[in-house]
Amino acid sequence: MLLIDKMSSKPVYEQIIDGIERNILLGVYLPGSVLPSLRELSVMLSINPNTIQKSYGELTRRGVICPSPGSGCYVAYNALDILKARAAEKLSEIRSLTVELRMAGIPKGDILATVAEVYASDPINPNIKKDGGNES
Amino acid sequence: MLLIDKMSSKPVYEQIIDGIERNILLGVYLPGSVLPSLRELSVMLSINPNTIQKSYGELTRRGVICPSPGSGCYVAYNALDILKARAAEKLSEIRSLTVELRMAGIPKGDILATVAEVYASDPINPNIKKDGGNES
DNA sequence: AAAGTGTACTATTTGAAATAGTGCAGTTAG
DNA sequence: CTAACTGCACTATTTCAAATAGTACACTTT
Repeated sequence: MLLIDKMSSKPVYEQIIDGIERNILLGVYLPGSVLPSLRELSVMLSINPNTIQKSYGELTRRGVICPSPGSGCYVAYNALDILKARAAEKLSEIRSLTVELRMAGIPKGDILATVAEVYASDPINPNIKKDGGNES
Repeated sequence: MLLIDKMSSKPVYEQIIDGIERNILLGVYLPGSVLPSLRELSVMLSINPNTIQKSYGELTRRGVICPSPGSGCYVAYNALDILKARAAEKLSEIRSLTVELRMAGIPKGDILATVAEVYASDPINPNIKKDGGNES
């Protein structure tokens, strides 16, 4: 289920967005399936319905979910494609961080090793290292 | 000089911190040299002195600058070491982003290429590509 | 018809960020 | 010494995003 940390510096509505997108990527929420209703999720997370609505509204704007007034909110059939496209844009964030690290004199190998380590770890629990993995 | 975007979502006091730390890393502000005074910088940037004070206070807490009441604020002699150590911690941010990208199915090669590209670019102006560079 | 759904409002509260202003202790230059 | 500068510590106020609270409406499902 979604874990919300009300003490986090990240706004609650963003945590909800991240959590739902993450569950979609992980296959917990399948395209075409229905999401918890606003009021339902509101009770489950003990969060004001309007906050959930704000998250659902943003997810709708992104095309990740398709609301059907009177019926519910459904995971868009192309949600995976949209999320993957958005993820690809995060390469620019990695670029910015890399620029900072290089400016501070961090060796390129340190970053490459970090990236490789993530891709070599277990897909579900990144703490478990895999013995020997293939490329990509 | 420091460029401040008051319309940015990033707080002004953080922009000042980033700008000063950047200038130290670039060698614009040398260790042991004096920084602009609170009121001086306040006038230069058209920003309230208290906002500058907040930035200087955080930089002091980080050990990057050493205030000498009555005299001025000086760049710490070990400022470079501190900044490099902090930069190394940003590897965890790259790790988090990498986890997201892998979850979305982005190939490892895409990230490695992005990192390599940054390290191959010009140190001052990252838009200019270098012809052939060595490792590290 | 009743219950549940998304949606659209307005009002209020809370907290961070920023501004504004004053005063104090220490250092420096004249 | 003194005047001007420095960092520093306050308090008060403003501004804005985030979140809460509550209501109402149109639509779909059962």
